[in-house]
Amino acid sequence: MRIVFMGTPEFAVPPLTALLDAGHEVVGVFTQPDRPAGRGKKLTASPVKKLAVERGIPVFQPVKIRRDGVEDLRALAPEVCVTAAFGQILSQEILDIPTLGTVNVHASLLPKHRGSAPIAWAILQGDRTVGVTTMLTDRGIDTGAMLLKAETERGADETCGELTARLSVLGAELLVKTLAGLADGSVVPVPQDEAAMTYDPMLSKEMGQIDWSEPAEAVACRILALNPWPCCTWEGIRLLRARAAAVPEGRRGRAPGAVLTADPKRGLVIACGGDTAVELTEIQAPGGKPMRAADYLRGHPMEIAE
RNA sequence: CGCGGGGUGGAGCAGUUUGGCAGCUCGUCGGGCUCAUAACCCGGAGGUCGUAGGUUCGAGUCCUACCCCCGCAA
Repeated sequence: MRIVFMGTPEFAVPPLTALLDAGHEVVGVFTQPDRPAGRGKKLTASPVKKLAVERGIPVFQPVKIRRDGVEDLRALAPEVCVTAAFGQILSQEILDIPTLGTVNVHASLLPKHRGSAPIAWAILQGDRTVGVTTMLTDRGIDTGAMLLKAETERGADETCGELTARLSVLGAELLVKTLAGLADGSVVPVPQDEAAMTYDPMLSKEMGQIDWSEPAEAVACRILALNPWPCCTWEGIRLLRARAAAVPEGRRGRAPGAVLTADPKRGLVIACGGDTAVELTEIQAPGGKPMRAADYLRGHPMEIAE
């Protein structure tokens, strides 16, 4: 099919790659403008742009596609537009251009977790089964009719970043199946059940504030969900990975937030609500690389609560 | 030239202010103790202190340049 792809971050790279590998004719790529990023604040191209340039596909980077990208898109005359974490809202005028419609790859099992951070929210809320959905884009945010879904079990201590990478690949496979199904009529749009829908807001730094009086399971999910961004912090340390753990022998009844054990052998275990405990397994000290908590403790002895 | 933190045996760190024997917590190897252990005791191996140059009787430490890693900005 003659396709125009719209996407920006790493999540969108496998889907675009899959389209190309499947032999589709990707005639243009829309992605967010280069932005100052990283150390030195150098102007940096999005992962999708890098891939497009590498494959020799024309790249378009309108600041606002519905204002200054319409004519470029119309000129490309796509049969289908495919979006994956593009980061811009499409207007009806844009949606009317591709003759067969616009297909979006959304990283949740719709109608749950509409919004821009579905994976983080799924982890945050402790969903055990997660997945991706392909859908026809309409005027609302992630409200269009669903096409296909793929599910997977969330790893017990899988971070949002890791899960995103997995779902991205899953979504890429699903996208190719979806387009094939649309072409031969085997895939039909199914409206979302509005009564079951949830819409999740963007992530914010404030969400990194841990409430230790929550159950260990919830604390661990928060830490996993917010990695790699914005991350939970504690005593100035970024918390990268954690899991609910047994309260160490003889250490019951401590106040939430109390350090129960802190040595390389037994790990860094913190008291949570309801006399549960969470083990912080991977952390990152200021200025340092991510490391296992046990390694950190070798060089940074920590007082434990009495 | 956007701002800041860092690079020291295999891991994580101290030591740099004020130049003077390479240190700590572990790991590892060998031996011992114990019914047993994430326990304890004894002994050993292992380091171009990011790179290059400079100052000095002497540089991990002071000076100059460069390389690499990390955070801030979403």
